[in-house]
Formats: sequence, C-alpha cells, structure tokens
Amino acid sequence: MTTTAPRRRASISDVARLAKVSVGTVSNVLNRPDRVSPTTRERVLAAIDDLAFVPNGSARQLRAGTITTAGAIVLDVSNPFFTDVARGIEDRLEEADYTLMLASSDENPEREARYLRLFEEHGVQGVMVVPATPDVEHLETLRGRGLRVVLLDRPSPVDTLSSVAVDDRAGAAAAARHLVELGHERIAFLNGPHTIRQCADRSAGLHDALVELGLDPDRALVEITIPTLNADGGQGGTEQVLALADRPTATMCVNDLTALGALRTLRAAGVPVPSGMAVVGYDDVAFAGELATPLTSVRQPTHQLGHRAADLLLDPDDAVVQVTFQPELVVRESTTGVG
Amino acid sequence: MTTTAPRRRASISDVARLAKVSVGTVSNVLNRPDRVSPTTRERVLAAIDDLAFVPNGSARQLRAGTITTAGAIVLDVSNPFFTDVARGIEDRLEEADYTLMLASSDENPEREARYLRLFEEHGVQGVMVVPATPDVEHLETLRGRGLRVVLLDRPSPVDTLSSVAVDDRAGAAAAARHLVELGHERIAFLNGPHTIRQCADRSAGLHDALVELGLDPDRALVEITIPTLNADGGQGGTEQVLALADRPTATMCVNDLTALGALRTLRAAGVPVPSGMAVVGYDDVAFAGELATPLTSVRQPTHQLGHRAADLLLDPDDAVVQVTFQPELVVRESTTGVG
DNA sequence: TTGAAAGCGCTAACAA
DNA sequence: TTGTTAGCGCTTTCAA
Repeated sequence: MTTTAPRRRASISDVARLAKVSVGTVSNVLNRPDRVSPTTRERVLAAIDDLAFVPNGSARQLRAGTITTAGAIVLDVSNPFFTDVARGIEDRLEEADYTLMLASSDENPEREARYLRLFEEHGVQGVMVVPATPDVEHLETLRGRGLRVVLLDRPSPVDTLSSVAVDDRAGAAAAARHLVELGHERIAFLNGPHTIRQCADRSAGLHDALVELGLDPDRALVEITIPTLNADGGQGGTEQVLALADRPTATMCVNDLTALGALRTLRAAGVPVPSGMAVVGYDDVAFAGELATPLTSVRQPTHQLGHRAADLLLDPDDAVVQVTFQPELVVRESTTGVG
Repeated sequence: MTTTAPRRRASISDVARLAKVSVGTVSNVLNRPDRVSPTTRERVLAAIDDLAFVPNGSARQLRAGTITTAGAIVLDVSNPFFTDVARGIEDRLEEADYTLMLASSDENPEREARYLRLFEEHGVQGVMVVPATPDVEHLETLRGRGLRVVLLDRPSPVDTLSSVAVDDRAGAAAAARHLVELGHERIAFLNGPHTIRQCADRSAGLHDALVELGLDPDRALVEITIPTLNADGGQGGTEQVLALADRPTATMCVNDLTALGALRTLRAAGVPVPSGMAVVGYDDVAFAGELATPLTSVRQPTHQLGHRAADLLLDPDDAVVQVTFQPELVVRESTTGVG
C-alpha cells in the first residue's frame, strides 16, 4: 500500500455524503444496523471502508456522557505486585468490555492528582487507586462528583468509599512472629515513609507482634526509611543496616524488590543469608522462590485484589463495600537456611 | 466533608452563570488568564471552585482536534522488560507534559487492534506499539490517517514507519557463540511463535551463529515453541526438553521470565545448572543476577528504548527514523558454573 | 426506512 | 476587557 499524506480524519458527514444518505442513517448503521435497509447499509459500509472512517470517540462521548473506560493508578508499574493487580483488573474489565487506562503515581501525590484529573476530564466511568497519601479527601470529592472510586490495596478510612485491601498488619505480624520464633531479637525493617498506608500498617503490625511476644519494640526493632520502594532502596537501606553498631540479625523488607536489593548488597558484603542475616520480603512475586537464597515472603492475592476492585467499580448498585483479604507467610531459605 | 449525591457535572455555562460572566470569559480564565481582568478572574475562579468544575476533556478535545496523550501497546505488562520500556516512555513524555495510556496485547493481534482503535477514537497524538504480528499494514494505515506511529522493539520493515529496536539477531548470536565456545553442540531454544518478530529474529540469529561456527543447525538446534512467553511457558518447554531422546546440554530462553520457569523446572527435576543443563535468558531483568543460579542473559537498553521511542513520537518534524541499539551478553553462572 | 435538526461542552474568531 | 456565536463529530428525537 502507499501511504497517503496525513489529512483530516474522515467524519460521519463525509461518509454520509459519499453514500448519499444523511448522517443520521450513518449513525444508525453504526449503532442500530437493523433499523437500516440492507441496501443502504451496504452502501454506507462501503463508504466507511473507502474513507477508512473511525468514529471520533470524543464526539461520541460528549454526546453520550459516559464511556466504558476505567482508570487505575498504582504506585509503581515496574513492581510485579502492581502489574499482577493490574492484570486482575484488566481481566475483569474485559468481561464487561471495558478498557483500562493504567498509570503510575511513583508514590507522588502530585502525579496522582494529575492522572486523576486526566481521567476525570476524559470521563472515565471510575478509578481504582492505590493512594500515595493517607488523605483520601480528594477521592471522596471525586466520588461526590459521580465517579466510581475504589481504593486499591488500602482499607477505606471512610464509609463512603469502597476498598479492596489485604490485611497488612497481619502480614507483617506473621513475618515478625516467624523471625522471633527463629530466635531473632533485633530486627531491621526497611520501610517506606508512613505517609504510604501500607508502610504504616506493616510497621504497626511488626510492633504489635513484638509487643505480643514480650519484646520491647524500641529495642528489638530498627526501622530504616528508604526513599524508593525498589531494589535501589533495598541496597541503600541494607548498607545502613550493615553500618549499625548493634547489628540486627534479621532484615524485614517492605516488598520483594527491596529484598532483592538487600540480598544483592548482603552478598556483595559477604554476609551469609540467613546465618549472618535473615531476610524476609513482602508480596511473594514470581521470582521470590528462585533467588540465590529463596526468599521468605508474605504472599498477597494480587490477581484477586484487582479482579475484585474492578468488580466493585462495575457494580450496578454502586454499593460501598470494604473487602479485606488475608495474606499468607511463605517460608523459604532466606530465614530457615538450607533444608 | 459530606458526600453529596452524584449529580450532573458542572459545565462551563454553569460557572458562567454563577460568576455572572459569559462562557467565553470563563474559557479565557482557563486558557488565557492574562486576558481577563483580575477582579472577574477572581470571581470566575471562585465559581469554579464552588461548583468543583472540571473541564470536559471530550468537548475540549473535540474542539481542539488533538491532545497531549500518547498510547503504548506492549506484549505483556507483567514482563519487567516491557515495564522498564514503559518507564522510559513515561519519563520522556512527562518532560513534554504528555500522558501515557498503557495497554497490553498479550501477543494477541485482536487485542492489539482493539486498543489501537480505542486510542485512535480518543484522538491520541500517536502510538508506540510492539506489534503482535509481522504484518504492520494496519499501522501504516493508521499513520496514513495522521497518527504518529513508532514501532517498539522491532525494526521497521517499511520506510514509512519509525522504529526503535535492539538487534535481536546479534543478541541471540552472541548467546549462541558463548554456548558453543563452552563446548555445547546441542542446544534447545524455548521460543515463541515466529509471528512475533523478536522470536523470529532470535531464532535466525542462533542459526546464523551456528552455521558460522561450522555446526549444522538442524542437528545442533532444537527449537521448541511455547505458547506464552513467561514462566509457565518456560516450565512447559523445559519439560519437553527433558523428555527429548537426545537431550541438549544447553537451553536458550526467549526471555528471562521463560528462563525463570526453566530454572524452576530443572531444579524440581534435580538437573544441576549448568553442569546438567546450561541456561541462557534474554533481557537481563533486575532479578537475573540474583537467582539461585545467576542467569547469563542478553541485556537490552530498555529505558533508552522507551525514551527514544517517545522522543520520535514527539518529534516536531515527524521524521521517519529507524533506530537500532546493540545488546550485550552478560555472562553469569548459569552457563559458566560457580566461579 | 430515512432525513432534518437540536444539542452535548468547549474554544476561538469576531464584535462591542 | 468582555460577550456573542459558530461549529468540532456525534447521537437521538421527531417528522416525513
């Protein structure tokens, strides 16, 4: 084929003119073909083909008011945890013939706001968001304006917003209990800022468990705040842990990417895992079990999380529902050693 | 705050009425604030705030004709290779204040077509796509209609389309040479269908290298086609390799996710790596170096790939440019053993 | 079965 | 500086 110079997109009236019918008829061919006689329909379809006509979505939407598109904002698209969740969302949306616009806030509230605005401007049916801040007032406002809003991976702090979450306190507590049972009495926790709810909750879960087990958290726990929740953050955090005067014997990581960085750093420093330092991750991503030292991690039902979120977004009753899943500790050699 | 019942979104004329100005003035406040006197501007902004007015993107776009949004379609959002590429795209787009709509074709041409259509309907500035088929005619057509099109991770077969790619033949050839130098004379290749260009090219690169080294590809190479280019595919493919009568001594995988599945399967079967079976991956994703057996892999400049693609999409001259990056073999223990 | 026309919300040209 | 108005491309009455 020859590529023609880009020219104005054909519109419905171009089609109408070529097919010698009215625009209304073209629209009917598009939307209610049975109302059009076979012969004219044929003629119109031929014209559409001829002009390579693609209906203008903006115009359609402007007229119709709403569309079958939903938006999702996660903290980091390069984190397998979030892409697995996105996959769950997509799978559910596809059943309903909806499409997903996916964006990444990078844990930055301004980026989150920017995408939220973009989505709203484009009239999405609703948004699923992993909030970058504890504050969800802007999301309540959005809901007040008629958009569906579902909080992702975060229990709703208000009863006007639906949410789908995993019990982060329980997950972190399970990990802590496991470490204490193995005899660890001093634990480092590489965590993100507490403005991210998951981080705050996991920290609280650790605290709770330590107290419950009769340990003094102020003494048993060293929380190190890392700037980014990925391998680089894990590396930087681990360097700090290794420099600590009274070095902990175990490191708990806020997610598996962070744990990956931690393992890498420990290996480079010649610290054996788990005998020199036990390591626990969070998320149980696909590669966790295949690492040099298979990683003990807290598994979350990612796909289900996304699937359920999309389900709520599509709920015809627009009910407000809070769903909480339970995580599961998966024990591997990074805490128990070979065997 | 109290959540009010969802009602009709405020429009520009609602704002105008409340602020006692014309719609034109409201539009000016929004788009050319300096043309409006401070007092009226104040009044309009107050009204905007009052009504929680958000301009309707569809209407704006319908009027303006185009928007600062670009679309990208990759084969699989859960593959770190593609999310890293997406990250590169986003970073470049953000500089230009563009936003990205990301979608995943799952290697399915129909899904690709569906998203392409969605993007076009929504008037995106352009699309960056990793095509699911060798055929790019539909993309040329799209370009003929005035959309920017950049082929991602795939050299353009035509001179009307820009592309950003990595030399897949060279990457595969380097891996093959490495294996042959280590003494392997029978190599399994877990590959996807040749309808995916990367798969076809990597296969060709392997062939080339073997011939060049004086080996008979028909004897030295066993290509096994896997249905999905992920860990599950790698597992299934490896099971087939292990069942082969004349078992190869090395397995080359079309990507690292596939290699992950291969390593898992080999471990479960008690086959030591690399002494029982050498393994090579492709992409050199973040975890490749941290696996139980650190993975030899072909590194690609993912972030650059995306960054450059977005760059071409935004090019004011709309020039047609074909960019090819060179990959780099990263040798680790999955081929050389401990040491 | 088909056509005519109103109008979705916005921008931009022009007038006042 | 502000207001008026045409029109972007489409869907949807209502009439013919």
